[in-house]
Amino acid sequence: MIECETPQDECGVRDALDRLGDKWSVYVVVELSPGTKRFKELQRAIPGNISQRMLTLTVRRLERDGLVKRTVYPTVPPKVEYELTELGRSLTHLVKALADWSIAHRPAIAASRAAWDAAHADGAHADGAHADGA
Amino acid sequence: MIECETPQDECGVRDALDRLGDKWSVYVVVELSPGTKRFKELQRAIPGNISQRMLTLTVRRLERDGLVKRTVYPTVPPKVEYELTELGRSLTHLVKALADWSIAHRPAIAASRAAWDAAHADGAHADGAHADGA
DNA sequence: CTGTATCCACAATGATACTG
DNA sequence: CAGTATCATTGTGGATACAG
Repeated sequence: MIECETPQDECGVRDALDRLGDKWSVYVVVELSPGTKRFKELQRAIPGNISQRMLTLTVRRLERDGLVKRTVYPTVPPKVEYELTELGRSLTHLVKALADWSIAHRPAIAASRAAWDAAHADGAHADGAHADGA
Repeated sequence: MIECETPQDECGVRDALDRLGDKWSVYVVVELSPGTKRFKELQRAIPGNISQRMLTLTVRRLERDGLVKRTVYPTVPPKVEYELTELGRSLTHLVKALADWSIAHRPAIAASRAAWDAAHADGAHADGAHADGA
């Protein structure tokens, strides 16, 4: 059961979601969980072709929040390494739980979607009515 | 440590995030976790003044995914009740874990942000985070 | 009361070019 | 290689009017 002592303050759930709800933050955490990676490595590792701009923004935000540590080697050419902090690693646990849930229930969700789409096919005015790809 | 067997397929984390990453889905799950609620009740219960449009869209998506059950009473005036399904309740645990993490580490994150902002306010960066320049 | 359809504002993302 | 700046595009959310 979820308790909200301060509904006006959005009870803390929003906090975590805002931090992970963007398109790439989770992937950065995931790809950094095995260990340190350089900027370019991170970019290549993340699925979906993240742009330099978005990787920079995402990684900066995570650094600001203390989830990621950024180490600059003032060499030529430049070399920057990223790694999870303690805080970041504590999140990894949670992200994994989320992934596990998603994987475990994906079939059920796919079935539900298919059923919903079938039941609403006659009206045909709902939003994204597409079959899943799982 | 998070394993991704199919990096190209976005390894399942994206799935869960896409489902909860929008602005309101989590709140619907939270407010429904104590029990059944009507449309208007849900709208009033959710912090942040969700519009009819967004509540409808959010609730429809959750229904399609099988997280929420929608019951229509063909009366006048209409009455529609929403409740979590088994699947939805299984998510509740996860959402709570997320909230707990957020609450537990909020001070640390706030401190990190303050430090980051201070270090980047004037353009100067007295970061001790660097290695040798070899 | 519940829900749909339109129009509009803004934030997030992506593509590209340029700099150190 | 790493990062910034700019511009175009998209998606998401909000306000409102209308319908069952």
